[in-house]
Amino acid sequence: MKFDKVILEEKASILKLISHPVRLCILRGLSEEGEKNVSYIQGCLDVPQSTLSQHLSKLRLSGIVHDERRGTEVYYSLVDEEVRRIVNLLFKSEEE
Amino acid sequence: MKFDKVILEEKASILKLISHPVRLCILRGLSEEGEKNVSYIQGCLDVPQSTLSQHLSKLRLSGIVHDERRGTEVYYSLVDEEVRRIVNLLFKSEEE
DNA sequence: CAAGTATATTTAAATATCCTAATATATAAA
DNA sequence: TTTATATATTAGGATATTTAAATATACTTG
Repeated sequence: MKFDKVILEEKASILKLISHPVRLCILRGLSEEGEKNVSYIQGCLDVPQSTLSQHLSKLRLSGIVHDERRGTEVYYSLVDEEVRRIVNLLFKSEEE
Repeated sequence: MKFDKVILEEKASILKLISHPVRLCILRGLSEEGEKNVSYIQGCLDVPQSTLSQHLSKLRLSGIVHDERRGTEVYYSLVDEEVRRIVNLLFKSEEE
């Protein structure tokens, strides 16, 4: 295959994007409970606002999440279905 | 939860370990075709021997793969079932 | 044991990631 | 239009990851 390298790099870069505890926590929340605004997410996370915003920015720029402003708040939702499947695999129906 | 942070860190570190094109390629091969020795893997990969060995070492030290020496060769196999599921999710039954 | 093959480890440099503090922007309300 | 609230961006240093080259180890065979 000639495209194989590209595919491997794409898949790896998706995994890399989600392989951070804060981003994983964001994604798990969005997958389980649907869209949330930044303040709500921040309430669960105990990281500085700027740090959180940078993580959200990374997810947004890569197209994993979608953002929508409503007034002064910005709501995020998970739109990448492959990422959703990975996150669910990690956190749902595991040894309970 | 008090353990939640730890769990998030564990899951993130698993993802981090597999989020590299070379390691992903190794894992995909081991998942699809079972155990393989280093030379065989190297034949698929076009990376220097030392680089490959370092990636294998990372996977081995984290317990994702198991290694077994037979004579001068070392055979690797995928033993982490959660990782296997993620790899399969990424590469099997995707839009064909 | 000498030489060859297969694989692992060490080291150093290049690059990427992460975090914090400071600053900027957008909207709402007074 | 000033002030407050919510969120984003920039700049930087600290830390981690990746790679290649060189060297080391383990096993096999003559």
